[in-house]
Amino acid sequence: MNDKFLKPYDPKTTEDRIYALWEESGFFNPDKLPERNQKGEPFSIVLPPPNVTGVLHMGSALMLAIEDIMVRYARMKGKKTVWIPGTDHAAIATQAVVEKDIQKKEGKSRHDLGREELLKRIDVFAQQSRDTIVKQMRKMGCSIDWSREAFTLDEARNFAVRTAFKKMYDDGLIYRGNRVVNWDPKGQTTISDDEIEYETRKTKLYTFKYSKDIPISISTTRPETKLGDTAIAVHPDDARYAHYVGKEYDAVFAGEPIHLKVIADRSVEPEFGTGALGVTPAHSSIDWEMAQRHVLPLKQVINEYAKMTAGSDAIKGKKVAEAREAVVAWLKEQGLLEKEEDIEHNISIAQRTGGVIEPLPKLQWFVGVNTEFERDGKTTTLKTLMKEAVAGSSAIQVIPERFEKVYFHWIENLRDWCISRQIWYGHRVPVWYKGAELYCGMEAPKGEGWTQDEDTLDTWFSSGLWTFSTLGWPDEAEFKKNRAYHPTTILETGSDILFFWVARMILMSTYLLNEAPFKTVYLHGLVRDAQGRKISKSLGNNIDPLDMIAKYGADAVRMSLIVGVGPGNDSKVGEDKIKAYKLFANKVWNMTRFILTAVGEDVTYDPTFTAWSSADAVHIQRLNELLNEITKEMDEFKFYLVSEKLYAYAWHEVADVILEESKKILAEGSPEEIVSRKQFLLQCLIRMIAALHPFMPYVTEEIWADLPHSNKSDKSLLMVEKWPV
RNA sequence: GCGCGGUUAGCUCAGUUGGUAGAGCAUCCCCUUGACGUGGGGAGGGUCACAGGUUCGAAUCCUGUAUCGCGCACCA
Repeated sequence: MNDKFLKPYDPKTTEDRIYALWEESGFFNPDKLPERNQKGEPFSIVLPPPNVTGVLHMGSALMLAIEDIMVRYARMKGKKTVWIPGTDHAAIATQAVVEKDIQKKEGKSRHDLGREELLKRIDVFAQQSRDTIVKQMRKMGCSIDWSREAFTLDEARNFAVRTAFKKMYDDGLIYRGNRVVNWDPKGQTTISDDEIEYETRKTKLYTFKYSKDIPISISTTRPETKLGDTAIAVHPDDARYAHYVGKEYDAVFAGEPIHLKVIADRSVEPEFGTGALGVTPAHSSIDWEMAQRHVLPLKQVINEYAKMTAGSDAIKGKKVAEAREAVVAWLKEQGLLEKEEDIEHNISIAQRTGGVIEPLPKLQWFVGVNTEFERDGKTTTLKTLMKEAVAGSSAIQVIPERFEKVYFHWIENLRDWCISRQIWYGHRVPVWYKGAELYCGMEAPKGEGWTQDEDTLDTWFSSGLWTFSTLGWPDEAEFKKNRAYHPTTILETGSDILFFWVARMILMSTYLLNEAPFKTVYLHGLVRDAQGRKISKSLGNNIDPLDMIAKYGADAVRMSLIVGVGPGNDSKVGEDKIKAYKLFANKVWNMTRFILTAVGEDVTYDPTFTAWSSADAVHIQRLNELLNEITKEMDEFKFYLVSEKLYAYAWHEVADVILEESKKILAEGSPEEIVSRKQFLLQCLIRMIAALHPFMPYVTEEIWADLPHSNKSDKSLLMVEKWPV
């Protein structure tokens, strides 16, 4: 027996060495896998590219653990397995981080630096961040094919983005339109509907008349926007106001001349407030839609800095919050204010910057999700394609299934996707202008005087292409080589990015490739702290996976994240739990020591042994049953059950019962019983270690090196051994 | 408002197709220092949120209620 077993298992001196062995073997790369896998069916998975803004947190550790389990299991099952890594440029998030840093350290804004210099700085940051993330993923033991690493903003992915954009533009699915969009005054950019978070706050609902001459009272939480009103809307069946419909009024409201037309619209709720509302087409998307229906003029009174551009001197140039007070003061002074009530109200916040969203009319690029087009001889829309990909029998399977409902619900409410951003870091919109001319193409058009659109694309536009842009698309030769890997076998990611990413991948893939991006989606939940609180900077309750790995080993961290944590469910992790699995790794280590010692060097392992004693016949049957059971559960992605069962089997059946019983048999049993027991102990250990490998790759690989197994050779690694069914 | 999920031992959670309630941690007792930077054996502790229903039988299926969390919508 190797002397290493005389000491307790030490992940620190083991893990990096083992990882190096794996990498040297080349087995992370599907093309370098053994013969058996070359002939196996393909298994492919893309890594949800971590944002280059950050470092690894427990959530990413969970993701990596689940995915590595899937990948290692597939490899052991003999599949031609590839796991493709990469990072996400995370446009707004990254630019915001770097800008903030430069502002803090140098007191300079992005405009002081200029586009080119800022991009250079971000690239440096992104590269460093990428290196950190990659290092962390190695520490976790990820068996990922580094030779295929991609970046959502590299050359190849930019080519994919331009190709996708142009095709969608040519097909009329991407259009430029002037609409009220979500403007983030803090980030100085538009954002999509999904990048908004809502916060309930107490606010005041004011009821007032625009002037003494206008008979209808309206209610609003934002009096300052009323300077931009161009209509008063009432419900068509509301008898109180029927006789006003069609009438027009002029007034000077807080120093601003306004012209209002009374319209009837079914979207007005007669029960709310006075049953009449002021229509502000420029600063509310609902009102914008109403204005479209009634052909109302649009009047912008708030600018990109959330400051007023109209009104009296007390108002013009002021921030909206101050302007609100000024308008209310004016209303009181004029005796127009009728009521002031406290209400709870949702305000829209930009997810990345925390800025309060200001709806503004802007000329932006959109993906038309309801735009009809021809596909396979039928008229369809992107929305329909997205729906069909998950409905239907041959469709994408979502685990847990309940998220399908959430997905469909989201699609029902989906509006056109605003994809242009007024930031510099990202894929530039591949459109050029010359006067009134517009050109969309892969490269700048020939001739003088063309300038490229200043905007960049939503980061999710490029991540939407991820399953196939990482496989070479749209380069035909390159993509052909990898064609067997798409649709990818499975997508594993956090349930929180179902809409952002999963849905967008389905959109892009079904549209551009006419096939689903993956066959199965496995969603994991949020990792919380030991008390069940969300991990957040302000709480300071972040547990750094790297610290935990240093202390307890990657195997322990992986197990602690996996055991008992079903798909889609939030989980709690604390140091105690991690520690418990470090003890388990050591337990397995010691069981190995005991078995190897008890069996002795002179016994040859015989995998075909069948002359079991009556006691061992029971044990071997149980082992077979267990392995069959967990294999089925592995195929059903029930890793939380398998890990728990293996833990319980190893510790409480093998160690507590079988090993204790063996002491007596080996000392006092008949020769037949002793031979049988020794063969059983070896077989049990070998198969148990193999089954544990996807979960605890390091300790099992380290033990494997000293086990008597069938194809013993220097290159024999557990990671490519057969799954022990 | 609509939808989704949770509610099981002090804590964290399992409970696969309905068949006498489980694990880990914690607590208490006993044993163990020749596999185990300890380990083993045992004990206490739950009207499975509540109320109905289906069934020979319900933690499990159905209906409703409460409560917590989340998503979406509304947000004048």
